[in-house]
Amino acid sequence: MSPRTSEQYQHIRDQSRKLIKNSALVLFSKNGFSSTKVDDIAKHAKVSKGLIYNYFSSKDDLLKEILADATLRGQKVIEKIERLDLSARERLKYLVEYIFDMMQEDFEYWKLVNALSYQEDVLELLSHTIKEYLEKMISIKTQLFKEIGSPDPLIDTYSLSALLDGVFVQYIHLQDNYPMTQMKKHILETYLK
Amino acid sequence: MSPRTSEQYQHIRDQSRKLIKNSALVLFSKNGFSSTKVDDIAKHAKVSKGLIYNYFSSKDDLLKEILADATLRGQKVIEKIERLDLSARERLKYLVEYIFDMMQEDFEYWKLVNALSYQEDVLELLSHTIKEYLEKMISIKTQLFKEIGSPDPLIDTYSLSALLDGVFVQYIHLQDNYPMTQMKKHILETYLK
Amino acid sequence: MSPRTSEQYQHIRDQSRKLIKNSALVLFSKNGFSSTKVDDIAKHAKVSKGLIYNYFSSKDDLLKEILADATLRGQKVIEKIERLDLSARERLKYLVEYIFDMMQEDFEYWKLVNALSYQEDVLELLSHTIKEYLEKMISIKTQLFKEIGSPDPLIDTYSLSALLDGVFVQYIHLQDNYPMTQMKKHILETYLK
Amino acid sequence: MSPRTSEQYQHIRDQSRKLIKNSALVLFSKNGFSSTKVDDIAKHAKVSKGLIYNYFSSKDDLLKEILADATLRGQKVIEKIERLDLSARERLKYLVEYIFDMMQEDFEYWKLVNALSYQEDVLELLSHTIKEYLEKMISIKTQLFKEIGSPDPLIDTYSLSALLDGVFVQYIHLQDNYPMTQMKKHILETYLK
DNA sequence: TATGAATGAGATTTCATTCAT
DNA sequence: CATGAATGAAATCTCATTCAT
Repeated sequence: MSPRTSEQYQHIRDQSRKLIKNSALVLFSKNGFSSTKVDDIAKHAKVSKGLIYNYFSSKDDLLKEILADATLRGQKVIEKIERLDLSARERLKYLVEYIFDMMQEDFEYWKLVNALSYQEDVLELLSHTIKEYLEKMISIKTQLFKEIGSPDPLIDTYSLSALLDGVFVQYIHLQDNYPMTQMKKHILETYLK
Repeated sequence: MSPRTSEQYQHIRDQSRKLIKNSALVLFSKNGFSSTKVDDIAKHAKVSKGLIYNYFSSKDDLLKEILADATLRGQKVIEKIERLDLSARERLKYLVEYIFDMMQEDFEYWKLVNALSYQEDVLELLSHTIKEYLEKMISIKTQLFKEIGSPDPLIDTYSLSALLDGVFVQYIHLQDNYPMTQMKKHILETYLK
Repeated sequence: MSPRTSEQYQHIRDQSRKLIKNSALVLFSKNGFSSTKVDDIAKHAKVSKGLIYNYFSSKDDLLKEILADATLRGQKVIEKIERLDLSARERLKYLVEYIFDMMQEDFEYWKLVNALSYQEDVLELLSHTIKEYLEKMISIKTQLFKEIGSPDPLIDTYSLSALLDGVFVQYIHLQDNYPMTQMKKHILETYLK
Repeated sequence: MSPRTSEQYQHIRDQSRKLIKNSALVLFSKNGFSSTKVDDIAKHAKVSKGLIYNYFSSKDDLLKEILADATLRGQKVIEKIERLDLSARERLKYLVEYIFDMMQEDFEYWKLVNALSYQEDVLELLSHTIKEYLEKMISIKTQLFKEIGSPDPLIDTYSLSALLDGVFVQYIHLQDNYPMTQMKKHILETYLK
């Protein structure tokens, strides 16, 4: 066998990293961080335990990298909304729709972040970025509600946020049995009629 | 010295059990089940590690007993609502108020149950009773919405539930910074005007 | 209630000690020393754990006292045989019969001693007295075989001892299903015809 | 460096399992099951405590596997005897000789099995297979005694068995001081003249 | 790059013993 | 004399991490 080129190696590395992160994400999300053994991840990814430590310096590090990805996705939402050249009403609508899409597309991520967010000791890292993200979202929403002339923008913000959070929580538990599309429609009508 | 009476012994036992369960609840709720060490519980309860095993056969068992208590509280809510001799509107109002009260009074319990409810591997026990409880609540709410003439009782049920869940989730994160009373008022006005 | 006399106290003490030793004997013999918990003994004797420590300074001590009793019984056998004013043949016969009786009457004791005798670490105390007892028995038997004119007294001694030991071992395992009386008869006929 | 082949890994595993089982056997046999700590086994095998749990799910499991090995050896004896193309007298002789050999070669095993056989709580597993083995041996011996024309085959069986058991028991206690060869000769002469 | 056997720190659990009453 | 709740040292077991190949 001829030696592989460095591009090939890079490709293998990328694939392996991705594979491991994905397995870890699924298992962390399903069973929790502490309950998931490195062995479980290795088995799920059909990879040796040792390989995991080739790519990630520790189990904690693996979690951190996954969360960094999640954070990235969150930031993209914000950027997207802010760059949007639309009326406030349209942007609010877009935001709700976008959040619904994310709930479904990045389900594992948000489920994991959600689960972790209830544990004070798991990574201050997380709590910091999460707080930042949440505050940003609150201020964006409040601003939008102001612009569309809401009589109490803050309460509207909190209640829309609560509603969306609640929908996600219920979606986690009921998954395909949950009437997602109807709830989306209902929320859009209630807040943006 | 004659030994204590069996009532005295019973009392001591009850006290110790309670003490241990309480410490465990606080710590499980705060840091998660796996992250909480039996040692932590012992220290928090100012009791020896060994004593915990006098009263609970394992850490898992301790969790189960705490959850059994939580379940009991849930059942009480349902019973209370059903026994209520009020109009549908009044009962719905009472329900919302009751849930708000519980969120605050049994905060630790519900926070713990909430956190655990996202982990598939932690106790099918839980998932069973929780499912039962949720379904019962859904059916009660739907019935009430029907009675007060809602055009779409199911959607109203789901969205009220989502809202309440969302409020709780946000309350967990923000605690005293969260505008609970305003949210309560807002919800009552929105759904029961 | 009038205070008890010291005789009464002495009596109570003796009763309790006996009760505890008996329960311990039964359980040690049945399940082994290490596997028997002090709690088990207390329950079996229907007595509090604390009481056991009123009478015996430790679990080890309890075992020692039981073994001391067993030793006493062993010594009595030897004394009895030696004091016997009979022919060698009669004494040998008596010895065999006596051992058969003991196997059945003091079953628990010998079963316990037997079980313990295989564990090098359990009480050198035991190994010392046992060795002494065994050697004494060997020398007695050899002397008797000599007197009755055995061509090889030592081999006869060893093989009679082995036979008796073997009978006991099998009796332990089969208990009431073991043909004790027939074996006794057979042995007496074989060695003392 | 490329990883080892799966044959190499298998070999390593086999070696380690054997090493651990051997150390455990020696210590269980010498000091008893309960008195032997997993730490002791690890030290004796010059292996980490953790490795033991890589190969055996618990200390109990380790014991079970050792006993399974012992059972295997017992079965082999039976098979060997039954396949033997010899006269009854020769087979009986072979059996006795074989048992004497086993006592010495598999000393640790039989000593352990012997010690455990007196403890009701240690493994019903054992009691079952042991009973089966014993019954099989009894029936084989009885049949052989019948064939060589013994007047009372059952009593001969029981007394030969007792004698052999007794020899083993004494061999355990006296080991090299015990006149094994003479006893073997004596038994062969007594029962097979 | 990839493997999985091996380690060891730290977790859970057990149980003889103490002690207040 | 008697009780059983409480302790803590020592046992069993788990699992993230290392390492030889």
